[in-house]
Amino acid sequence: MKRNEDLGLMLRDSGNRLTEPRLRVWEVLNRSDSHLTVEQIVAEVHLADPTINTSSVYRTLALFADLDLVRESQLGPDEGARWELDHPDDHFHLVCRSCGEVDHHEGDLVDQIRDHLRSGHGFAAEGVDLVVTGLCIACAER
Amino acid sequence: MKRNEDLGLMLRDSGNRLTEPRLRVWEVLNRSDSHLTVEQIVAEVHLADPTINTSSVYRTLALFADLDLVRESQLGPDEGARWELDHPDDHFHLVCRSCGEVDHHEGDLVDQIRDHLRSGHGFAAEGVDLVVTGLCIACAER
DNA sequence: CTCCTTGCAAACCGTTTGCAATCGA
DNA sequence: TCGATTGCAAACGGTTTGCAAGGAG
Repeated sequence: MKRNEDLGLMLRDSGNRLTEPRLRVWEVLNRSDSHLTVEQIVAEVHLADPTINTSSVYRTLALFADLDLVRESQLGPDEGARWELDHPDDHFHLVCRSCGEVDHHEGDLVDQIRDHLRSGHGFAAEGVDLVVTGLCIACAER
Repeated sequence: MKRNEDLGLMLRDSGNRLTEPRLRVWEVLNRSDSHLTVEQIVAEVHLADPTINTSSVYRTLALFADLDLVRESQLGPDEGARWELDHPDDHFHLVCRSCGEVDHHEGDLVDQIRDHLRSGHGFAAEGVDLVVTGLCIACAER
C-alpha cells in the first residue's frame, strides 16, 4: 500500500504521528471516489474499527485539510459538508438531481473561467468553485 | 413603494398574510444589494422593529424561498449561509479575499458553461452555482 | 370570528472542546 | 520517557419546533 506509507511520511514530515484513526480515515477517502459526508466516513471507519470516536474523525479531517491532503466542499445549501481527496488539477462537480450521483469533472473549463474573468473584468481568480446540478446522461436517457 | 405592494399581492396570491416581520425582511433584502447573513438581516430588521423575533426571520426566509422570492447561497465551507433576492438572470459570485466584498456578476459565462457541458459531456445542466474567490480590481492594484 | 402567524423558550443536531488516560516515536 | 492524540461527555451555536397569545382578513 504505497499510499498508506506516504501518509506516514507526510504526517511525520509535518511533526504529526501516524495513528489508527488517521490511517482508517485515509483508507476510506482513498478507497471511495469520495464526496463523503462525515457521517459516511464514520460509518466506513467503524467497519474497520468501531471504537474510533467521531470527534477523532473530525480532528483528523481538520488536520488533513491543514496539510492540504483533503478538501471540504459544499454541494448546496441544505446539504451537509462533504470531503474529498485534494486534487491538484482543477475540477468541478456535477450533481445529478435524479440519481444523486456526484461526479468530478476535469478539463479546461475552469481555466476558461479564469481567463474570462481576468481579461473581461480584471478579477484575479484564485479559487473556482463550480457546482452544477442537472441530469446526467444516464438519467436523461431514461 | 411599488415593491412592497407587490409583496402583499404575492403573499395573498399564495394564501399567506402580509405581516410586520415579512414586510421588514422584504425591505431589508430590497434595500441592500444583499448577500446578507441571517445575523445581518436580523440586525437590520431590528433597526425598524426590535421586537421581531429571530425565529420569525428564519420562518420568513423559508417562506420567501418557497415562493422563489429569495435564494440561499453558500459562499464557501466555513461561511454561514447568505440570502439574496432571487435574480431571474444567471449570475455568479465573485468573492474578494482581501476586502471581503461580494459581487454579483452577470453575463453569458453561465450559459457558456451550460453549453460546454451539454455539447461536451451530455450533462443537462439546470442549476449552475459558481463561486470564485480571488482579488478584485481595487485590491489587485494596491 | 377564524385560524394563520408570532414571540418565547426549549429542543435539536452537527461540530467543537476540556480533560484524564493512552499510545507513538 | 513524554508530549501528541484519543475517547468520552459536556458544551456550543445556528436553526427549528411546540405552544399559547395575538393579529390579519
